[in-house]
Amino acid sequence: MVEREGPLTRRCAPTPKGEVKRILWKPAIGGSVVGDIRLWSGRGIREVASVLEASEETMALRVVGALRDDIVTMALKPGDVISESDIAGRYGVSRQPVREAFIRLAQQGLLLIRPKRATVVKKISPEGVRQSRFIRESIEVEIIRRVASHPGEAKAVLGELIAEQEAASSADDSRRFHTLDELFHRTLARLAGVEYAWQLIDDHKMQLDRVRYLTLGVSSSQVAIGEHKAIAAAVGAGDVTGAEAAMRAHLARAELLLTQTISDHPDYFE
Amino acid sequence: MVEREGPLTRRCAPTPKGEVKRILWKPAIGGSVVGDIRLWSGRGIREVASVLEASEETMALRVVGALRDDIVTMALKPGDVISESDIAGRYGVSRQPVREAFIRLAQQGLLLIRPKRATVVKKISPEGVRQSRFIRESIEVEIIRRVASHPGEAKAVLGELIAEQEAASSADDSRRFHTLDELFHRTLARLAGVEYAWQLIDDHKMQLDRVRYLTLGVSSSQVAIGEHKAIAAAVGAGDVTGAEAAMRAHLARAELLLTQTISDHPDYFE
DNA sequence: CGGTTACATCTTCCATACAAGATTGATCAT
DNA sequence: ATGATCAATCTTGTATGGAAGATGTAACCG
Repeated sequence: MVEREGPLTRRCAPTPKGEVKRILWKPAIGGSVVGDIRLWSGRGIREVASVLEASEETMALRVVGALRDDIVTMALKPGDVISESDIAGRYGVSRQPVREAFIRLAQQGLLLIRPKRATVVKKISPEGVRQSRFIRESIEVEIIRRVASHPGEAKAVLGELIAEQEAASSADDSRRFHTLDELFHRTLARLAGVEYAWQLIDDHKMQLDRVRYLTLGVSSSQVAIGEHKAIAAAVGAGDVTGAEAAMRAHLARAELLLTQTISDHPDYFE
Repeated sequence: MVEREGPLTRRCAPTPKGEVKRILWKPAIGGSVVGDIRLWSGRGIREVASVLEASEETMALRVVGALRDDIVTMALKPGDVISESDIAGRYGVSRQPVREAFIRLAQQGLLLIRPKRATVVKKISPEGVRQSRFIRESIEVEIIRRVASHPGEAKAVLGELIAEQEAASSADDSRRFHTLDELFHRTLARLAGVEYAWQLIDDHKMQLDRVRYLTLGVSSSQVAIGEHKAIAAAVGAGDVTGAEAAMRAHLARAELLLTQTISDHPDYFE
């Protein structure tokens, strides 16, 4: 969903002040300490790794990106209490852009704003995760039907991705495996001609990503690769019902991971 | 997606100031002129019917509700230019809550914020509508499968809704018919146990609602009722594949309405 | 007459000050 | 000891002023 767009005019050359401003901003937002680790007192003392990158975006959007990364990667844990002043001081900006970032993240289901009280990182709702997965499963099944009906280049493309996944699995690079896994499903959406729809459900997918981050290294990537192979094989053979069944089986395994994750980290769930 | 929650404490009795504040606010936000029509100069002079209702919500959320109604009902038309100052003066609040409302509506795809330039009511994207419908179709097909597999009370409940729809159609009450149509699909979601998932896709549904509002009175409600009857019959008979086919046919008819609407109102689409 | 520049005037963005509800903890009365 | 009350101090919500970019218009120069 395109929410903002860039300048339209090309009449005026970029003002020379632009550079000056960027230089002024850099120290203010910590551009010189990228990768550094700062202490930050919330309700307790905790380490947070991410900092804002200097860019042309507005401050508010930069804060959104930084906080979302921290939340999805569990640097900010479900239940953590934050405040506009905390984050504002943390990034050297005023409360205003931070407040707008909170609003955006609350709409995406990552924060819970308790008016006049506080803002907390939302705990993960098992029911919400299941229903988000229901949405995803519904769409992916529909996608796999379309692709299996008209395989085209699908077989070659998917085979290539699976090979890369096997390489990542052998190298024990779970982060890269995660990225490739996501790319596998996104590619299916593109092959079905509904990549835009995939972006529409990105918000809900973040909930699933938080769970998946907790299971990094736990999930047996070999099993996932085998399931991907089954899907690709059925798609290549034009076997619609077979592809659908394989996809459902692939997604069903996530339920097991969820229940296991809940028992491992009960504090992170409602 | 629950974004906010109410107070938790019950230790302190409600402050008596609460009532005073509500009374003070009423005239400021036009509670005494509900239903009235005011002139409002945007880029031209135009009539806008909705006003803010006095309630316990924050100003920002009230502005969100009022603007969303205006947009979905086409009181604010796609392409209309608005500004924080306009709306702020319109509702007698400062720019701050209006700005926050803009951010929320932009995330829901109803507004397009062009930084430092202006904010416009987003034009309807035909491709976005089609992909939103793809999402909806995927989920509804999955829902209808579940319900048809375990009909239970479905037959009686759906039959009741169809009867009400016939009454509304006879009375030529297209608004009520629209409401009942939505209730029909929402009820199916409830019967499948995924009502929460239905709420998750509400944001995308608003795009479809804008199109549907343009077709009010155009759509032949008799046809829709017949399709609903076919769906309910297949569900009652436990005919999974039949119910799925009937649902697909029901949703496919919307494509015809969309193309017709685009040719009727080309200015409202990208 | 064509093309550039400067300026007035929009817009959104950010900073700051203040308002008001909510929480906590101390104080005081019983 | 127990319970109510109040005040200090958190929080988010709102108002307002100003900064910076974008746009349109008029003046200016070739």
